[in-house]
Amino acid sequence: MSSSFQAPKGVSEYVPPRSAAFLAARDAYARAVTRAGYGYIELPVFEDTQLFARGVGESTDVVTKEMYSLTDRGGRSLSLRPEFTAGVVRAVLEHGLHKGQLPVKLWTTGPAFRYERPQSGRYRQFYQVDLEAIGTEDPAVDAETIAVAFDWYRELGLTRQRLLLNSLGCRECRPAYRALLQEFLRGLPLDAATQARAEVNPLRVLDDKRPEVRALVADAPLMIDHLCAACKAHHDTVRERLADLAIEWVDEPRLVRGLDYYMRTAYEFEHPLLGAQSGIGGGGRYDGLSEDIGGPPLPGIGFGLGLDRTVLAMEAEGVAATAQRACDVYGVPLGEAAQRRVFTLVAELRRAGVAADMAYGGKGLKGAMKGADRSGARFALILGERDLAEGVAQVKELATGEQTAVPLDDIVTILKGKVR
RNA sequence: GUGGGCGUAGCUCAGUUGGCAGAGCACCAGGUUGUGGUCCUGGGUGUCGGGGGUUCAAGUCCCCUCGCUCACCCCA
Repeated sequence: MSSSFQAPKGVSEYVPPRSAAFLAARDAYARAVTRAGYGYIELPVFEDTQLFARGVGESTDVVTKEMYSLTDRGGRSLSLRPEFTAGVVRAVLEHGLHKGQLPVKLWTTGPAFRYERPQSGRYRQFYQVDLEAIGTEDPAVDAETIAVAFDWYRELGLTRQRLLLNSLGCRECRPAYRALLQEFLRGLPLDAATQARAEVNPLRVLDDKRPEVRALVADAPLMIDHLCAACKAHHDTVRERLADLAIEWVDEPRLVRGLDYYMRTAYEFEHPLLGAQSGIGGGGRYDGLSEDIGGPPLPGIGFGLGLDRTVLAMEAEGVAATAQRACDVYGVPLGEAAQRRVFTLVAELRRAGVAADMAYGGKGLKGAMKGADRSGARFALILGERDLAEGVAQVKELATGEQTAVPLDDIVTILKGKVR
């Protein structure tokens, strides 16, 4: 052990060279959503605990046992965000964004927190990229969110992800179906925990991954067969729009998302190379969420995609970006006076738009040249007392070994021309 | 929350029936007091995760604990 401290249990951290893929993925996401007309929103990492309780749902595992909650010095109960959507909707309402043109299209990214047992691809602090389109029921927007996610995956070089699609019904048709399902489940020999879940949130029982439970619910009634006319029309249009974009999906009538606010469209992106935590992202429609948290009726659709899992998927597919040292020129000073001159030359090169670095720590020539080599720079800028006296520096092209003396006053101009 | 596997150098790992902590890579220095990659020489850089116990002696055996990991559950 190298220090008496370790990172808290279960957090994800990225250090070079792996961090390059993380950053590349996040940058690519910003480009993809910006192209699609989504504006950036920066949110607090913690919110009033009640926002999540009422938004995400009192009965969900996320709220009942996975939140990092604390009481601040003012006696307020705050919780680290376990997901993004509730906070985005809260901010939209608070700033009145929904009073302008609709839909309000927003994106954000950052860490979220859930107290769970860590596992491959599952962390207590994990990262998501998020997208929300608020203020329209238009099913084309449902399809747009999926298309944006796919464009991002494609830009990252991922090819193996699958889209699972379902409709969870709405306030009109779900209650009747829910009662029907509940009745069915009560007749099954389920274990106590599952039986309890059947009472609180029967749809989630359908999503159980245990084979014995799967077998029991094989003949359960499905929401998709009990959608009201409006929900069915909505769902059909979403599917039609996806087909228009040549986006492939798998109808998964048992797909149920773990957060209470989802209604109508629900979807999940799955990657086959990730083991148990194969869901790399998920989203859906949350037309009742605004009202749940005390706002006006305001439909919405959005997703959260796991950055950690996306990076794992990139690594699994062998398309993860590797750290690239963006260095054009590397300064190699010999002696104190030269070090001082190289230090300013490097700064001037940077100001001129040339990526530059130099050897620090009074390294010998050999060590400094080694640093030049490892930096990936095209040119080494070598300066010793002898050069200094002559008013020149040695510019060495590292690939060829070719070296020329260049007047100090021309260094920046000449190197700027060479690296272009 | 429940179960399985694993913790030895920066990394990947070896370490016999308990007997002086090792290898490869990486790193540092030198060969060359002004020239990198290749090569040669030298250097181990360590709380064997932590604590306790057994023993003449523990990396090795026992207990506890922390962490990592895989699966259940849940989900990103």
